[in-house]
Amino acid sequence: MAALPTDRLGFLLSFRGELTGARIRAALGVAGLHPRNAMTLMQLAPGAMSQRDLAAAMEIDPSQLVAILNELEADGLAERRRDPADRRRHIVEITEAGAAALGRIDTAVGEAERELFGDLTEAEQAVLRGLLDRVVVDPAHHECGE
Amino acid sequence: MAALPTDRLGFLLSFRGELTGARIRAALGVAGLHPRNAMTLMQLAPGAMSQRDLAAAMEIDPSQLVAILNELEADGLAERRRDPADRRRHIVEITEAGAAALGRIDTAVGEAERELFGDLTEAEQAVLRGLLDRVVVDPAHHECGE
DNA sequence: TATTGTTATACTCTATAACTATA
DNA sequence: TATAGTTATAGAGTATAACAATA
Repeated sequence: MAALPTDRLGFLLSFRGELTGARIRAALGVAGLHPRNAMTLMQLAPGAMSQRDLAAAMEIDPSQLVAILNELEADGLAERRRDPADRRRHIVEITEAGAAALGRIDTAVGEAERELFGDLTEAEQAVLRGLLDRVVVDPAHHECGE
Repeated sequence: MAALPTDRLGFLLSFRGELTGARIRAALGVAGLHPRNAMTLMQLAPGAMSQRDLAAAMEIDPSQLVAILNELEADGLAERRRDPADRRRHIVEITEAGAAALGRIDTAVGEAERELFGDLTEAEQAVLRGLLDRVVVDPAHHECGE
């Protein structure tokens, strides 16, 4: 759904955010990656971590991560290996092919951003970033929170 | 999913947009309305229209509108009546209770916006609005488009 | 034959609980 | 007994096609 009262700043931000997300997801698709798989790779970029920590970092349920990692492993982009120190744990790591995919992701997202924000100067983009950073994030009012 | 590279303006806008949308949906829920039902009422605010035109305005498939209008009618917030000029058509109209609900929606959304944008001055909110308006909307790159 | 609204179906996403293997 | 990962199941949301009534 879309197309409504953009005279409301909240709706405007919500709709433009959704549009931007859709544009980025499309770019990731062109780069050959399912959006959530790409997000997972990005999260793994800094270094290996346990499956549980990865799920926590992505703010998703550990059970949802299973299918994602199955796909990434099937595509040779990431690998799971047992933690010798605690054999219940899986250490998740990016492969060489995964690092290459990260490069393609970066290029595709950069291209999408150039299209989305091409009408703004660098200075204006910085202002937009600064204002967005000051939109209040109040966990107490999250949709699923209590 | 959330929590990722907000050093990318595209991701920042996408995530803040999603958060804002979630906050608004929560407000609509408090006002007693399912988000899509509230959106439908808002779309109907200017005046009655046919079910088909309503679906087109909301950019959803006509078949999805059926359940929404069933709920709105069950709650007494909107009414369908046959168009005498073309008995295939349904004219959809807001009821008095629906107008009252619109008032509650407006209050709830206003409250949510005060929380979300409370750290920004009126002038800054205007700047944010102006910048968001210039983010490129390119239908050719829509997720589901060809 | 084309159009309006409706129903039915399937597919994705997500949320939850139960299960296993290790600790 | 508690924890990490997995599996299974159910629910919401959405997209598509087939259908009945009317034009």
